[in-house]
Amino acid sequence: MIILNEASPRVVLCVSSKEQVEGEALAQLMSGAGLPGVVHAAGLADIHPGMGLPVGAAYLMENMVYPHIPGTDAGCGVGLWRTSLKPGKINLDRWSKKLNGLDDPWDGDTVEWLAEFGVEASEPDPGLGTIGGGNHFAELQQIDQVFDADRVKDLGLKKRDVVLLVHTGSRGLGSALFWEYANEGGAQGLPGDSGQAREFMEKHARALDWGRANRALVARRFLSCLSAKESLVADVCHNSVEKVDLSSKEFFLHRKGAADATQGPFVIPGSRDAFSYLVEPLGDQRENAFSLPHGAGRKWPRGHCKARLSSKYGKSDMTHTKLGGRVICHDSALLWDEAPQAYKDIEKVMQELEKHDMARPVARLRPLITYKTRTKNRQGR
DNA sequence: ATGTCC
Repeated sequence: MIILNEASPRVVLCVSSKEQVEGEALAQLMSGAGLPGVVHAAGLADIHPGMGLPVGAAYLMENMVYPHIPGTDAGCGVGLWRTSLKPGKINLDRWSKKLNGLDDPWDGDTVEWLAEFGVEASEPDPGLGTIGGGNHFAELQQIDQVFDADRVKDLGLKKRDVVLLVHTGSRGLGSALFWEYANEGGAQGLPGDSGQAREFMEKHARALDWGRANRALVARRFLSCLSAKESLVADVCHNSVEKVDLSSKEFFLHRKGAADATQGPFVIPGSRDAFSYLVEPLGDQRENAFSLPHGAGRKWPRGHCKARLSSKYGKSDMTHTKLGGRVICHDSALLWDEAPQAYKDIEKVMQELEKHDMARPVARLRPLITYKTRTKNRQGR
């Protein structure tokens, strides 16, 4: 743990040495910490440069709400489901062929689905139940190693279970919310006691619920393709603004690529050619602003990846991983952009968490099939 | 990140 600023605001970096973090990410963290209202800023072990502000950071604010900190995908998060797929019947090629229609609008009743998650809607929503782009995915995994058998059992899991990890968010809804506030105070921030802030927080809460509903529907649709059933194990958001009470005072906790550490066990995904970890938060989580890393962290910016990799690797190297997994991504630009090589080492993130007693591993998850999209290339790349 | 830009 590195203290970058002792107080007013307190700024901490949850790593062992500053050299692990890009200068740009550090500068962005300090810039975020300089925003009016910040009392505490924390850079997490997966911190990396983002658009203006770093990804992998949390800010505790007094009487200020900043819509642009969670960004264009408020409600984004990672959910884990146990599946009814039998460990002894794993067949990656057969299962991969069956994963169809996931990029199309769902043919069920989205209004009814949203209502189950507390979201009122009047019209069918073609985006609900779709994964989206960027770093979003649905990944079939298998429990590969158990560190705490009792905890695994408590969570309803068995040691060789096939599980499904879903990383997506609020799609067009969160994007629209971001742009609604982008031009009117989004970056300058809204006074916490203003009507604007209250209105934003209400719409934001809807985006969080929508994101949760979306991950659940992606899980349902994915497993329907495989004639399997699911049950929720954990679902934790990493882009959000949360109203919190601390020593009988109210604050707004902003998270950008920072998992909520107060919701119990959750999964920190590695890259698609690395393990993911089911972890349990430890201690009071105060120094790290009640937040934990949401992944391994990007190493290379999007758009730089193809040039760095395509001379060394072919497309089949990108779709068949060293860990033996399959990757379904018919969008060529996305296939390169989200290459495992573009990400840092999840093992280092785990080492930092254990070293600082922030979280402990409960189980290690091995990727089997990473589903991104069956839609062909985006334009302009 | 984005029913994104034709």
